[in-house]
Amino acid sequence: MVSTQVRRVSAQGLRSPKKAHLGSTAFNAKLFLDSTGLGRTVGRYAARETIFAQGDPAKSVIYIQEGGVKLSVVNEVGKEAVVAILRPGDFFGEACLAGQPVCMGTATAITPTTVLVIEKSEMIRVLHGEHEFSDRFIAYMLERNIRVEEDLVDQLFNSSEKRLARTLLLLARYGLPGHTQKILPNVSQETLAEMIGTTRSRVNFFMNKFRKLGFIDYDGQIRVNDSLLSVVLHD
Amino acid sequence: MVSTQVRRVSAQGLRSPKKAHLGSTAFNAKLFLDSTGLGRTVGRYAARETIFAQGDPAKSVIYIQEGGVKLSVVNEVGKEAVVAILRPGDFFGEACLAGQPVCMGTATAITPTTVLVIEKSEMIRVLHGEHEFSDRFIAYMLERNIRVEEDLVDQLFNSSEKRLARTLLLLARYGLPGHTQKILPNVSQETLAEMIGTTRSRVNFFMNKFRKLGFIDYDGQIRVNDSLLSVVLHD
DNA sequence: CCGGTACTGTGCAATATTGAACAGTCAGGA
DNA sequence: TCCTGACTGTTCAATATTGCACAGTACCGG
Repeated sequence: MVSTQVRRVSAQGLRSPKKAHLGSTAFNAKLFLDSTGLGRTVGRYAARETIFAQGDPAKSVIYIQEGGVKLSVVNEVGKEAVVAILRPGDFFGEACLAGQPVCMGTATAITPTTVLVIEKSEMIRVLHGEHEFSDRFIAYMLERNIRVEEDLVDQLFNSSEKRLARTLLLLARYGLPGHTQKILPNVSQETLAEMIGTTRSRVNFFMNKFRKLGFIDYDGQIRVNDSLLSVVLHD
Repeated sequence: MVSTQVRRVSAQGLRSPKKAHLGSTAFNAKLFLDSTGLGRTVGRYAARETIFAQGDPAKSVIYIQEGGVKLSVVNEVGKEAVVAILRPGDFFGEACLAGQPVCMGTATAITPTTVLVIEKSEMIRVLHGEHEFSDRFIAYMLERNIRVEEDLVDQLFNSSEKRLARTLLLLARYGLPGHTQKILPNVSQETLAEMIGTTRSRVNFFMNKFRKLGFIDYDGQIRVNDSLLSVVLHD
């Protein structure tokens, strides 16, 4: 009995997608948001372009239509921590809804990205007016929360080696199925280090180790083999 | 300009309470929840008693009326990580709303605790039927999310010494104002270690260091001096 | 072709952290 | 009163991690 619990936990964050009970998160929020109207604008960003910066006034929720976005926070000594990598269908900047006056982090496009910028007041209006949208948004927030809690637990428990393995697998999930899966090429070892809270040299060390063991392969693009799971699962 | 951003960030999680724009989280959810009806029951737990355990089927959202609750996750090797310490007015178990079939963690009362257990279906019904409740719940989830993200960033950036200082200050916020504030007495060094992801001996080491420096004082009850902030803020 | 801008690949000494052990305290229950 | 359980105080050697530094590569724009 204990062992089944254990198995469940050690695979945390690696479960297959499950259906949400307040509605699937894969719905198209665009339907509710992009009919022409006040308080909604489209933004386009090139790779590496900043969507908003830490300290900017927080006044809009942003919905990703296409591309990818990195959410990060910068330290007093310039060290960067990556809080999340987001993709189409994800929201960010939603903290302003809770009254957060300024952005606590920086959002950067990692590939060419199209977003919908929804002003706070408009977002609240839609949340109030559209039941279905409100449900989906709650479901989305709940899942984000679960994901961040898993990341936190991962940090509390695991060595940087395991954290790297888990992060790679998580990123690989976005790739197409197959035995060796593609992972977005725009993740540098530096960024990986910032995601798992260690140094680039450590990431480099483990990446080479994983490669030697045949768990991953890379040459600009990183390919993750399912066997990498053994690193996460092992004692 | 950079320096003001920096200051803001280094004090993350230590800001004063701010008013939420979807409504204050300090509202009394009880008003919406405890009128007699199906799907709602009251639960009472003694200190250290388990409210639900990791692996249990997840089918209710729980609202704390009185007391305090520790949310934790256990490792494959029995190591424990504390995800959150919750208090009256907080919800937990809400992940079931997103379709999570089993509890990913264990909820334990840390003091005698009274909770309202709301079945998932009932919770969804209230969320749908009561606009105000739905708003407040969204606001609550947004703030929980902000808090967990801050904890994650803290882990990514800071040494265990700083994390301990921050955690103590955060817990101290629950005490009454004054120059030396009380912190809930039921937090052992062991629990602190599980919250910041280190070992008890490390916590013990820093606690003694902080005491020698006059930042804290303890003898069963921990008293935190505002000067402890210098540990968190210092480069 | 050149310089600049990312990156990766290494190595290494200085530190920080772990894990485990053992003694001591304190409170409550039998 | 004695026991037990839940804590704190303190070591210490084995490891893991950090923070550099420097070389090498690949791509881009002028």
